[in-house]
Amino acid sequence: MNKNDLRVIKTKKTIYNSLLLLLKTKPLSQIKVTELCKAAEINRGTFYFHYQEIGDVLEELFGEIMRDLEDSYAEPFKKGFTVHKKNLDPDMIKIFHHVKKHEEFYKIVLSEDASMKYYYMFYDVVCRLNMQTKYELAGDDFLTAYSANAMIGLIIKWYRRDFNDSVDEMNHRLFHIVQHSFKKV
Amino acid sequence: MNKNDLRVIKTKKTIYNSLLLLLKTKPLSQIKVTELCKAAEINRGTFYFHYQEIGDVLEELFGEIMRDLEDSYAEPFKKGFTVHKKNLDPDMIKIFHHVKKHEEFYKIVLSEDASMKYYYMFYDVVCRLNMQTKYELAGDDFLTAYSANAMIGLIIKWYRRDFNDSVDEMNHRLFHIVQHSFKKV
DNA sequence: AATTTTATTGTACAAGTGTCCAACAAATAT
DNA sequence: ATATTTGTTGGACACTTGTACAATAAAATT
Repeated sequence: MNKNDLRVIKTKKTIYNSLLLLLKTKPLSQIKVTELCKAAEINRGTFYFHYQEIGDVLEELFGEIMRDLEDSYAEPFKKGFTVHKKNLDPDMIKIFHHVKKHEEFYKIVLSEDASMKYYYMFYDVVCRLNMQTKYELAGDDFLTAYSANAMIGLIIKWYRRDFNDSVDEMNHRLFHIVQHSFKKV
Repeated sequence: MNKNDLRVIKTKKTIYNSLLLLLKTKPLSQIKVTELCKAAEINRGTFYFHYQEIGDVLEELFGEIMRDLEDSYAEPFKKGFTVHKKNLDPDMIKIFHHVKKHEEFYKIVLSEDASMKYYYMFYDVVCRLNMQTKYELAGDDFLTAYSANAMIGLIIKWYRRDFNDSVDEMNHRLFHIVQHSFKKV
């Protein structure tokens, strides 16, 4: 299977689009392969030529999102977004921006009926970025896991409030928490 | 459906046993209803009379585990386990004990192909226990989410090392992390 | 002990799954 | 332009799914 073949590109594109459309109407677990193929106007055999199950399509799509997250850390911090409060960590702010930008995706991937697979994809990227960014984590796998998942804990809470909080509010919450944990010794 | 009916009790028991047996041979996602029913020697219709899908059985079982976790916090700390290092939080130690005790279960529930449903069950209990135990979290949902998920981050790391660390080691790691975060201001 | 209630069974059905293969069509390579 | 490669199609297959219903057996109730 050559992913540069025009036929493959076209087929995958229509699968992506159709899946995203279906996901607006029902949860991932309720979408049938037959249904997706009918929507995408492709043969069922073609689907199985590329994927094993519908989750694999989402995995591919979410992989793109993960790449976007890593890219956002590679770039210098966007000038458009100014950090109002001093001591706010611009590295942490990036992730809130990213999640808000892909809100619809995270609603799918963090839903109760999603697979842990996507959580681990996210978790692994956050771990890696944290490790690269914060020198004090270097080498300590457990400390990295601890702090990365703490961050995701905030995002889970955010998700459960349907992302009804601005990026700025999330930033300040994080700032408050970090301050808080330092204050009480 | 009367859960006290002897027939129901017996049926569910054999379903539990058969599922746990099958889970030793293959991941949850690969177990078919037909297969489980054949193993449990019950009619497929009987299964659907009690559950919608195989995941519901695991949810019921994991619910028991969650009750055990909550119970372990209700009890006074077991005398058999002595806290060697001073400043080690006995409340935190309880959770490591609990996870180690139900190691096989957590291996299933934290696996890549498991559903986020179980993660949230765990997350919710850890949040609640944290909130009840640590007065400084009271009221602050985000701080609770942050610290509960951080804890789970450690457990995920532990899981990924196949739980090849003693409860004591995990305790000391947590102690080290908390110290660490206080040190650098 | 007799009666009522209800969980379980067996069967049937439409629909979805996962796989296979020959025929086709649309891409790439010569 | 022609030849070759290969992704796509449609049909077929055994199997699983989810649901429905009447008959049965094993509980609970009186």
